[in-house]
Amino acid sequence: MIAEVIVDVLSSEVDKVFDYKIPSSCLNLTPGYRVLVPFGNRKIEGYVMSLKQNTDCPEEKLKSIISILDDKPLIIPEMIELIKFMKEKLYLRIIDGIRLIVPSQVRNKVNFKVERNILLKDDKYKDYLAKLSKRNKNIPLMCHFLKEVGKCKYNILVKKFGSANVSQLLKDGIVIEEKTRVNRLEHTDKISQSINLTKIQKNAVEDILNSKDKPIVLFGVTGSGKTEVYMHVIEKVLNQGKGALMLVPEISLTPQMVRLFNNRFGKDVAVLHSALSIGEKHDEWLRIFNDEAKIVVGARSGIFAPIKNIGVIIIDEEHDGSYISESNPRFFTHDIARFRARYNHCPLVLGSATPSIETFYKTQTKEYNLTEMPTRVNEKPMPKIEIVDMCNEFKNGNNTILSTTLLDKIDREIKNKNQIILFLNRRGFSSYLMCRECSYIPKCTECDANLVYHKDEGVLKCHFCGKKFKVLTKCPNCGSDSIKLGATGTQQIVELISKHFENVEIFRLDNDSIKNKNSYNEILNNFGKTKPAILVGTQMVTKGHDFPNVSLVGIIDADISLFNYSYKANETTFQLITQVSGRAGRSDITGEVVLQTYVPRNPVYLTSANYDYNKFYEKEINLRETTKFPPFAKIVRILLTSEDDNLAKETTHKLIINLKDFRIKYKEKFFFLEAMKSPVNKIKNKHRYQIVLRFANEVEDEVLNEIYTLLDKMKNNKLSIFVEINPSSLS
DNA sequence: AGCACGCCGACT
DNA sequence: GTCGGCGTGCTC
Repeated sequence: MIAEVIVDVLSSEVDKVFDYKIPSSCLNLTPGYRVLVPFGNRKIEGYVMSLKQNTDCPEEKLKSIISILDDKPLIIPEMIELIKFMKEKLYLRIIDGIRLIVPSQVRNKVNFKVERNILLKDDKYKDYLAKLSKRNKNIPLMCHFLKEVGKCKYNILVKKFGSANVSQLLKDGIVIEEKTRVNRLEHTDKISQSINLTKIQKNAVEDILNSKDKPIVLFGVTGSGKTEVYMHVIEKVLNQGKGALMLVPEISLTPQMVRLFNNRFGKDVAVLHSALSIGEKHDEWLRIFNDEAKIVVGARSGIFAPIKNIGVIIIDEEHDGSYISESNPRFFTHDIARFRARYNHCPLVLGSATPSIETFYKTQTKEYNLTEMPTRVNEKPMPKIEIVDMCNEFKNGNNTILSTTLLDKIDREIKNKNQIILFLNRRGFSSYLMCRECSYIPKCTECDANLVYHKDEGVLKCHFCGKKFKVLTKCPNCGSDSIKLGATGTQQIVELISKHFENVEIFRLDNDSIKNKNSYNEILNNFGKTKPAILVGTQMVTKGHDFPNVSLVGIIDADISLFNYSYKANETTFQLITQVSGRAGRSDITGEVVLQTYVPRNPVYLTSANYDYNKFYEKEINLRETTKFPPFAKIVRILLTSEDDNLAKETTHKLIINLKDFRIKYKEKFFFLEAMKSPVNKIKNKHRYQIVLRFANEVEDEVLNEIYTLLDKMKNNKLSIFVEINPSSLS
């Protein structure tokens, strides 16, 4: 027999199967096993993709597998199929697929944590104690203690009774040591029962369980009780002996969320997200791999969890941008989820209060099923959203970023001892500094980006590479000391607010205020405990938490995301407003939202202020259809980056000449082609050029294949090329 | 990606 | 003379 092996080398050159003879010591070999193979003059790891009888490889080149590295294949059959699918569809290298599926902690043999426990061997200790010198008090104490508690951790016992005594008892065979594997991540036992569902929720559960042939969109307003629906579905599936996979955006995967699932499903739950330590990830992955956990709650990459026999896959907050992997290898979680749902013949649930336009469109064309939950569980109305025209504020003499309406309401809610959330999608103190005399703006030396002023750290920071620079007091260009501040960020809001409301506690939640994953929770916990209090933050304040005392939400500059250069700008703005508004009025206090904008008549604001998703969808889908944007077209962005500016530029030129033929070949199915310097034309000293194409869905496979073959020829170790489909940003 | 082979410059 | 620079080519 011959094994087809993919070697664990991260290079396109060797990303193909190599044939190896299977020695008699490896006869039980099946696809998915990790093996050690001779490769050139070294020994490396590889993965068996398939077995076959014959090979075209000349006999003198053919070598034998050295050994099998694990007692079970690390890649389950489903994942081998998935890897093939990803290579084909997403143009991923096979080895990249393998590395997504077998996490590095497992490949690099992180060990299990072992706990040493000490327990009495039997009752012989009584005779032993009788013969013992009366001078030693600790040994009898230890024996009686162990008799009482059964067993005790080695470390604790040593601390209590001294290591010499513990060793003596071990040596004399009175106590024995027991080593047990412990999980680094603790899982509580199941403690809560499922609660009764409303009629609407019951319907949703039914619809989901009956939707095995198509993905189903669960369109439920915020507060409609989607999580409870998920948990019921998972319960049903579990009772059939199947597993469940539930994905949430990274930012919503808070301890609150984990606890909720832990309480309901106990040790059946495994958690996977980027904030886990290496050891924790290793343990959780193996618990799933060994069928000890049947439910996975995870962020994006949780979609690759090795659950067998999946009964349901849930993607919560389906519209969230974090489901698109931005770094290599790039994949879209929904694509992987659809593959796995098809393979397991199970429902795929796409849940959201604001489904992405592309997803909702598929419910209209019947490619997806749809189930709706249009009302909140507590029957409370959604918080009222008041649009404040900032142009009017300016005309009335207020040139600050906080409207009088918002300030008045903050004041009122502070007096009511309630909590307030202020959302501003811009971190730092001000977005740039500028010399008033000569309009010099400090820029990063490594990137094509303005430096952001961070007052609390006293530095200018580049938000693309993280590099820090000294703050300007004098313009290096003309010597003037008159420096103007750019657009306001979260830090400045905190400063402004604290001037207005001196005795109120203010918390800030953004990328800069969280030093580690714990501080994120700390800030939210402390905010939760304080009344009155104000929480100022970026995207992070919009999801994953539930504070009953929040009565007011202020959206300080809604226009930031609206004027983002992307065809998705409208929908992300709508989603953001709905999301953050849902933070107010979660209990019996009525919530209220103030939305500040310079374009109050914009349809996105008018529809979102009424929570009218359907109307927004109608407008947006018409716009997309007439302008030929997704879902009515595919956008492909090819990004070329290199430290060598000329190389990147010349390759872009070469590429565009080749691509121009598409216009002739595909005629009216080809809408748009443009090459340019990327809007941010340098990041970390790498020059960036991009080509953007737009074409009809029908020719997608053909066009992409041609693009990929073209790019293969231009690949170079000095030049990276990334392909992005329907990019959410062109920066 | 790694590693060997191979062909030219500046050293004890 | 040879030590070592990194260009090219191959890995079942």
